[in-house]
Amino acid sequence: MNQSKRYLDIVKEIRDMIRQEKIRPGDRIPSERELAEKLQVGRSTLREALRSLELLGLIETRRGEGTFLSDHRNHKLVEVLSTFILQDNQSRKDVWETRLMHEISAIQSICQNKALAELRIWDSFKKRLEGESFQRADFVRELMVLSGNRLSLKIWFLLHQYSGSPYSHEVSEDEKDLMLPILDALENQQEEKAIHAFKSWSEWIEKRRMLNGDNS
Amino acid sequence: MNQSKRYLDIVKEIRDMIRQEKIRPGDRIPSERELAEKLQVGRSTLREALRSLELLGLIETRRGEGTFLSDHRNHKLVEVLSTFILQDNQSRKDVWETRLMHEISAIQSICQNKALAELRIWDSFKKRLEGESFQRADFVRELMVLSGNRLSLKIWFLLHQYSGSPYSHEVSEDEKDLMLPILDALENQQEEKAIHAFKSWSEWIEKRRMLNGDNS
DNA sequence: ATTTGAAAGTGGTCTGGCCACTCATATTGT
DNA sequence: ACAATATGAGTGGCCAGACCACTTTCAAAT
Repeated sequence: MNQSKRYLDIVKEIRDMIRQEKIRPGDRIPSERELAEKLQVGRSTLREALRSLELLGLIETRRGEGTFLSDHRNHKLVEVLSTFILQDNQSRKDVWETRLMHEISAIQSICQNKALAELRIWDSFKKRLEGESFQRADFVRELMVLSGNRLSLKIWFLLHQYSGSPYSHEVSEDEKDLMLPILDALENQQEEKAIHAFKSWSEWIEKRRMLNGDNS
Repeated sequence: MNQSKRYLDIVKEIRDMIRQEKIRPGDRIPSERELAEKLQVGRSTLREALRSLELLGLIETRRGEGTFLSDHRNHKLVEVLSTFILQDNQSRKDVWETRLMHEISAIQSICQNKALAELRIWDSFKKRLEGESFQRADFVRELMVLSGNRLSLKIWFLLHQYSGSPYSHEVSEDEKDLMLPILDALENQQEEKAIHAFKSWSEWIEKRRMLNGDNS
């Protein structure tokens, strides 16, 4: 009945064991030799299960130290899948649009978060904008973080990396004029305005990129 | 330099080999013993790589026959990951929100596509809604396709699979009342209305899922 | 008290073997 | 001649045991 695929059973057993013994992310799980003994399987078979879990990012192994349950809040979902998703020559446009989608969604989320509005964090952004070292990517990433959706943040980060990085440069003076309205709108929780300003900024960047040269 | 993690290299090499030799889904790939010989690694190490790929649903092994490149529609990945990860409520919420984000973005895109509006495809949707076999997931998937962003479609598909599948059931009669407004709004390119109706529908589904039992 | 180094424990890899299964082929029985 | 059967080669599934490289620990030497 349960013919073959022993390593799949092992995956399950390991999962159950982790639950029962209340192993928390970061904790060590028993050594390969112990597990093999406990589950009555050969070490190589056990390793097949472990390597699979590792590729999924569920566990983490360090030679000489042991095997650890990784923090699945940082699920590797995206990394693993991105190799499949992004492998074919997906049009640049899709990546750009999708990234923008995540960014705008983050802005919406931020505007609707009342607790966030009371923190008055936007002033500090404005100050940093005045200062010298302020990268576009940093600004947007912080927005993504503020949105509170970690999965969206991860996807965004990948798309950001993938799409070259027209984002990773210092902001120019012209650009600051485009960014200030975004901060103003965010400060006052004006969702529509913030999105509009953000789109303007994004399109401005995209246009400039097209002019400068399309480094793939 | 590239210390340890040999099996990861193997994963890569296998993937490259598959590309170069133009192996198509369903085709057989060389036997474990052949591959081990070719890549100059032990068979057990090679197997660790293969099992990982299998758990990802990229290959399929049949004892006595061989190893085959799989139709990567069957991501076991999703089941495994979800059993490990979805216990975390924050993750659950993130997945749900992100999925909804992609869906709404697709609706926006559809509403803004004038060429699409002239095709009068929505009547056929309504007819199918009257018919017997109409699954929620099919409906949403077609929306994603219509949006034209293939990357977003792929991400959506994964999130959809990942989030269990409260979506993969027949629509009830009650539900049709919630869906019709969506179709009406889409037909008339009423973006705001369509989004609002879609959100109502989605929240209805989510509520019902919470009531029925939160199968982890 | 500090440094050193040996031992124990860990994951990483390989070898070689046996088993269970599939399939094509050869053999056998009719 | 045909059909049923047996055989053998090839495959994945699994295991035991052996090294290696690395980390940690702790006792011994300084």
